Amino acid sequence: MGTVTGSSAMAKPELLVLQKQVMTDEQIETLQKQIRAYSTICNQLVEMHKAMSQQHPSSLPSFLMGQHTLYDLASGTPGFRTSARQRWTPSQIQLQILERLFEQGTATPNKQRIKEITMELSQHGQISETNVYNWFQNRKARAKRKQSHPQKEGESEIETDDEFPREKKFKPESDSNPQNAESGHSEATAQVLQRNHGTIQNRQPTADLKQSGIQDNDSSSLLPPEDEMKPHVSFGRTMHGVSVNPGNDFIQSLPEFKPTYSYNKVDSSDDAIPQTSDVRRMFGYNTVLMDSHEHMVPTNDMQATLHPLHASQSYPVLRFT
Amino acid sequence: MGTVTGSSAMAKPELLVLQKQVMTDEQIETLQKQIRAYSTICNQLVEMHKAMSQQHPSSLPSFLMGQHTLYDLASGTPGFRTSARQRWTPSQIQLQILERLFEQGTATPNKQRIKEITMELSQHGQISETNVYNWFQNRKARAKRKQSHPQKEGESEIETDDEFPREKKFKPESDSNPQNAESGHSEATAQVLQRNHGTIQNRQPTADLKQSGIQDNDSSSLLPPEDEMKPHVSFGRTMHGVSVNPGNDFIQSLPEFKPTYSYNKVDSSDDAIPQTSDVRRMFGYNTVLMDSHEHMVPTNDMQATLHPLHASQSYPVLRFT
DNA sequence: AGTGTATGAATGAACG
DNA sequence: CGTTCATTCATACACT
Repeated sequence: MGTVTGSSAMAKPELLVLQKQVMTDEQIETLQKQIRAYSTICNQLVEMHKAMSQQHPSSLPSFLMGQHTLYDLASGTPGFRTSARQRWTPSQIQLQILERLFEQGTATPNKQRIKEITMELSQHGQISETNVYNWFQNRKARAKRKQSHPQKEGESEIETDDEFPREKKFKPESDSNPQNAESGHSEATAQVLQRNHGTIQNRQPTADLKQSGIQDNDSSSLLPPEDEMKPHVSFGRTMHGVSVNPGNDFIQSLPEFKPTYSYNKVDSSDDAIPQTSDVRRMFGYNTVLMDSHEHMVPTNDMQATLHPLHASQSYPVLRFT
Repeated sequence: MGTVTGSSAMAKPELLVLQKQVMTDEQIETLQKQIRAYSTICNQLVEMHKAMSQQHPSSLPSFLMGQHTLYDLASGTPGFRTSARQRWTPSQIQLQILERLFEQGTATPNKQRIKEITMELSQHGQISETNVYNWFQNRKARAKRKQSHPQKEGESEIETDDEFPREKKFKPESDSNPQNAESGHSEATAQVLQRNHGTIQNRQPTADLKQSGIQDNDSSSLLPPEDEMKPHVSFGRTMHGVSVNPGNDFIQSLPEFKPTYSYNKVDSSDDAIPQTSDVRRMFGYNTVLMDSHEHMVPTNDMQATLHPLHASQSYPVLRFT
């Protein structure tokens, strides 16, 4: 169906307020959808956020690590836990063999050797070359550290035989320096919100949000506290008309997104925002931006736009449901 | 959220439910506010999230993270300094940018290029040229090694054989060729699909993306941390009919996808595949799976399905262009 | 159920 | 450049 009927032609919220202030079923439904979409996005962001604050920002793969909870977004599907990655655990036999090899001096096997070892060990359980590689790497590193740092434990030597002593290692204890934000940006809002950061750690941010009035889907009360929300965002939003493809029921249209400047570095050549944008992060997954030609704004694998957006343009945000 | 017509905060439902579905100005305004509020919340969450990912995970006034550079002010405070030496940790944004550059073919940037990149990245956090240099070196080296070793780990088999060895059920795979010494895995199909590592070096991804089919999903260089650890499932791909939304011109329909079981860990309760699936990896970005209700299969931030798929169902694959 | 620890894996930096 | 080291992350498990 027509996708977004007329990009900007949609014009203001007036659409909602036709001359007679009447809303048709369709329009109401559209609005509901839109709200629902937002609700979902909020939830998703929350999940994402939760996941992020629970582990290190640096480890991206973490995505489905958070584990916690059953996602329950729109899909009412009772959450199965999304099983996250499991790590390889050597079997006793494998361990013994590895230890023996290590003792024998096979400190750092070369590629070929690793292949052989892997081959051998695969007979005793699932294993990969990488596992073997890592094992030796770790084994060596830890043996070394242990020796140099003989904590109270009078660790004598490395192994003595096929026995692998439970080595005691103490963790230097990382200094978890809290924030020291230094958000090199101009986002004021971020700062404010960040205060929660510390406490969110082991909490259900969801709850917080819910208090704000955000309920998901079925919730019957849908009015979040409007007034206390003050947008400090650097990205200007424009709430244009709703314009949903009437015929397509798995695409929802969200307000348009109009990027505006706020970064320090201005590439005077044009009005392009110097950085690319992470669509997913901004609007949730399953969303895409469209350009003036009604084409999807190309994004990379991480859903970051491949090219900077232009401040002078508006980008309809679509969401697939 | 039925709501609008429901007994929500909305004043009198009756008003809305008149046979003509009329909304008063107030109501409309209320709705708009609500939407706006959601929008704001989303934005704030986004900002918050963004800010978080920017901080250095492990702390320390990041300003002296710049690595062995001029920032030796540290020496200014002799006694202390302990071992505060920290290694650079790219922020999410930086990482994305780096990955993108890498993808685009910037394999080994020359000095000048590194300077530029560093400049650019410095907007998103502390960084030095050395960091950039190292990053590319490592990235390349690892990408290379990766392709050489078929690291297909993933199984953890606890299989401690000290006790009654928990019979590990190596369920014979469905249809792949049963003989696979090295790749004792079944996800053959998935492998094939992602095994496209084309090393797209030196290209204009811009154009590519728009035209490319699924195959632009290289496996070796994307998804930073997303190395292996495949799901324990095998994916059989079936070419069913195509169907779906003829009217929409920015959605392409691809063959259906039918997940099938592989081995171990079967939650007997149903036919759900125990693990979630990474849609992006399987079919490329900008693709989604639909369920039997024509709804998008929900995925998380990394586009991994939130819930296990069901072996008994087929999932139409859609792609946005 | 939390809490600590051993250890597999990831990755920045350095070495030859 | 290919390897190796060092450090950190995240998780499986044991303990209590």
